[in-house]
Amino acid sequence: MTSTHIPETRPEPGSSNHSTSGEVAWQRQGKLWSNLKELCELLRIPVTPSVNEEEFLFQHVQFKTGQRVHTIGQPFDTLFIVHSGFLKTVLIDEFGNEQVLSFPMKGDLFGVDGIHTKRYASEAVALSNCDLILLPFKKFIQLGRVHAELEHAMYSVMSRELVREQGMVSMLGALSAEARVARFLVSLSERFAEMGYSSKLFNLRMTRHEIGSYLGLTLETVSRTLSAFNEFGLITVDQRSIGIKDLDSLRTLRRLPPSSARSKQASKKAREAAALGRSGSTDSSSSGDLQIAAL
Amino acid sequence: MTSTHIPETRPEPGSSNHSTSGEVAWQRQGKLWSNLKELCELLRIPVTPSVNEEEFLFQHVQFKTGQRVHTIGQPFDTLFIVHSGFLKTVLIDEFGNEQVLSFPMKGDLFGVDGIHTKRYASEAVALSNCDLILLPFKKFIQLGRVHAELEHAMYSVMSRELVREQGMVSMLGALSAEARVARFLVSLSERFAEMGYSSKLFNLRMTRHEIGSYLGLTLETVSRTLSAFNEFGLITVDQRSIGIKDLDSLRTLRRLPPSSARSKQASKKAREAAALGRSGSTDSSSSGDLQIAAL
DNA sequence: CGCGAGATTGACTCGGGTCAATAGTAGTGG
DNA sequence: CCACTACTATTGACCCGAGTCAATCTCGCG
Repeated sequence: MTSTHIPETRPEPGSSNHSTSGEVAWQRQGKLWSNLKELCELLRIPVTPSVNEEEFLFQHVQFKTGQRVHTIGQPFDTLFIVHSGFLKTVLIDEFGNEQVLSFPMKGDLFGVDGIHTKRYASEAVALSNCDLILLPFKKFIQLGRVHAELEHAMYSVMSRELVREQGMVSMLGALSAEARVARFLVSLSERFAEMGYSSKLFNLRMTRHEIGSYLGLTLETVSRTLSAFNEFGLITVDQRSIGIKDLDSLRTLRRLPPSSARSKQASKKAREAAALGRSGSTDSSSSGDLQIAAL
Repeated sequence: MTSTHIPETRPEPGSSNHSTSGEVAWQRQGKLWSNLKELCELLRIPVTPSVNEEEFLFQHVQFKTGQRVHTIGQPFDTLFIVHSGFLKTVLIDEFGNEQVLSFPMKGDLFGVDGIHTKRYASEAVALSNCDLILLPFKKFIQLGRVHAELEHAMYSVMSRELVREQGMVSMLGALSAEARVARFLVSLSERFAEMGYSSKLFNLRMTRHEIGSYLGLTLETVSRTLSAFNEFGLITVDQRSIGIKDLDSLRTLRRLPPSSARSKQASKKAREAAALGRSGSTDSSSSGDLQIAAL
């Protein structure tokens, strides 16, 4: 992949560069440097009191919508922390199909997958204008030797990421399409809340296709599922704008009752009633006490 | 049968220890120790020349088939490295269903998911008698401060694990049942080769149910797929015993990528070309090509 | 204002999950 | 040694969830 037609990769932050080609120059609306303390707060790890020193400053870099932060195979040397904006990280398979791995947003760290092979294993693309903090790996290692807590924090963040991916694996391996979309909405909602935005009404920064790729579904299924949630009053949808109406149901949802669309036969209509939520089913192997939504 | 030439994990030297599943008791009858060098070799990371010192010794612990190494929620304090034997790590969802996350074997590190929350996020169970090396996290941290390479190695191993999980996510999100099983067999084969065992004939250490859980499939589908591979001459199956007959085909076996992402023509062309990638290698004596994967 | 990317919906298909019956295997104890 | 039990694996029948194909519809943007 390594598309050659994409001119910009990492912009030169120090210079007020003018864009080549038709690109507009970097906007410097945001701050350019962060100290260690800000960095820790952003990562949601215990702040180290002793390191208020201004000696360590971390450079910011801005990316515009659609720009690549790094590509697959590119030599690894720095980690990135999202200060503002939204991105996606993707894997590209042998046929050029994208597989979305994550949607980094404020406070998230990415680029970690490059440590092992010294080359980034994934590609990061800005879904909106972004302000990122550069964390040169070498520099970070040195820092870790001075401030032990930092080192530990790094382990912690990587461990957190590992756990997150475990959750993804679990979700992809076990949940229905509806449950995946529901969880996705819930986690987005929580994320927005953490960032100080509304958890009840927000705009998706990604396309249906990207959501589907992330959740292991097709864009059509994502779209249909959102529409179904809308019909059931769980959410409101209008293109990219999502309104959360029933967070609890979304949280516990496993399967939706069949739509009133097809009245094939009344064989199993017992599911009319709230087949949402509900917990307590013991084990899937045990024969079916219910195939009602609850599972 | 044919358990013959498959190296068994070290037999327990006449221990009468009876394991009741569910307990987290480690027995230490064959107390062995490894030094740092052995440990690095095991983890497949560059050996640090300067640390031949015998000062740092790491304890071994034996677990018998079925025993739990750690459980979910248990306070975290040590990492584990597999010296011999086979295990599984599982997540347990809110309904008690198991989700297999990995099958650690020789040279693998696990327990890392406990770092972040200070409690293990998964459960590790021995699938055979195992010999594990304990790596107390505190001790490791201290070591890292003395030997910088170690610290870097740790980042590397964690990064490797992260990349592995990315691969899992990608697989679960995009590949067909057949492709998943095929990949699983290939990676097992490679793993056995690395460990010095036969890559062509080996015994599965896990049940169909566990394989299915790992791959996001049901045990029936796993069984059926193995039978299908057998019929096509790709492998031989007899219960737990697997013989690899056509590694190349297994490697390239795939099925339509669900997301017709990217260029429409590219994917269209892909499905024509890429079906079963039988490279005219050795043996393939069997008649014409089957069209398994064909789209 | 038209163009193209994204989103929505419908109709059809089928991969793989579910249920169920059967058989091979291992461990236990008489 | 065999009987008894529990677990694991294999197969078949059935069918539903979600992928595929395709026809609009909407919206933002040059």
